[in-house]
Amino acid sequence: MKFDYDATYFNPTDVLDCGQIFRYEPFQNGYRVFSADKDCYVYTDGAKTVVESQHPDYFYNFFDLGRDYGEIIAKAKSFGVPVLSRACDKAKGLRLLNQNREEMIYSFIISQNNNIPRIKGIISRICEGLGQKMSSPFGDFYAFPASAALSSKGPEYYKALGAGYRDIFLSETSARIAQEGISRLENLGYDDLKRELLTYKGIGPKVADCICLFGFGKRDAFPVDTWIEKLYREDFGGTLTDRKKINAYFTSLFGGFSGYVQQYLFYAKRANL
DNA sequence: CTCCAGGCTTTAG
DNA sequence: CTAAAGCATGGA
Repeated sequence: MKFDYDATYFNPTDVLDCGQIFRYEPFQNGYRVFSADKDCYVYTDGAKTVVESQHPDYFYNFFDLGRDYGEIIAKAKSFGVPVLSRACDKAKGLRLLNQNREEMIYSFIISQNNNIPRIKGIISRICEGLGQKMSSPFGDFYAFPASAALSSKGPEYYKALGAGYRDIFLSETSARIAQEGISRLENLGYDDLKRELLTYKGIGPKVADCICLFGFGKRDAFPVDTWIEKLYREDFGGTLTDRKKINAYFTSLFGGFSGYVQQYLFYAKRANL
């Protein structure tokens, strides 16, 4: 099954290349995208971006297609921040993804003090090693492993896959979630959710914000990483060095649009747009 | 060789 | 409470 959407506000490259997802690959005329145990094929054909999948409803929500990003961009520009307005113009086709929660937890634990190509490699090897083998019209692939499967391995397993010192975080946090689930995290507001996430091994403020934003749809989260810190200094003339304070600066500025703004800024800065 | 990457935990003050 | 050391890995 397939459906399409105005390509102006849905550009697969913008959406996938902005650091919010680590499982996708070039495929035919576009990309193959993986989330949990599902996959889709997304490509742009003229004025439309097309999504083909066995799970259309899942990916409609995944790509946040119920939301009008023309309005989001208009709102972002209304803040009157030049660097942000330029970022919006260059990345009109960017959207925030609604991703699998547990996949976000492990993926962003791996992301800490790491670079995107290596993060992708580590996650890919974890899926091959522990994920269920799936088949789809686009070929076989491996699902992101359930917490039970992840918890079946100790730190040495993750170290052997190149996870480095994050090995213990993966084994400990997967053991905890395999045991108690994540129902305790559902239906919480941003502040409560972030506080809860900080109690897991390997989850600090930045990783928690990414999980809130990409896994739980908390648009008031504003992750501060090295790129945002650089942008804060170079493009906002900031002088603070404490990331907690930089986070507070941005969230008080952008409120409920913090998450969108952060993605436009992060993407533009990293891509040197 | 050093520096850096979507930082966190632990320890010291 | 804040500040800094230590941490695996691989690419530039």
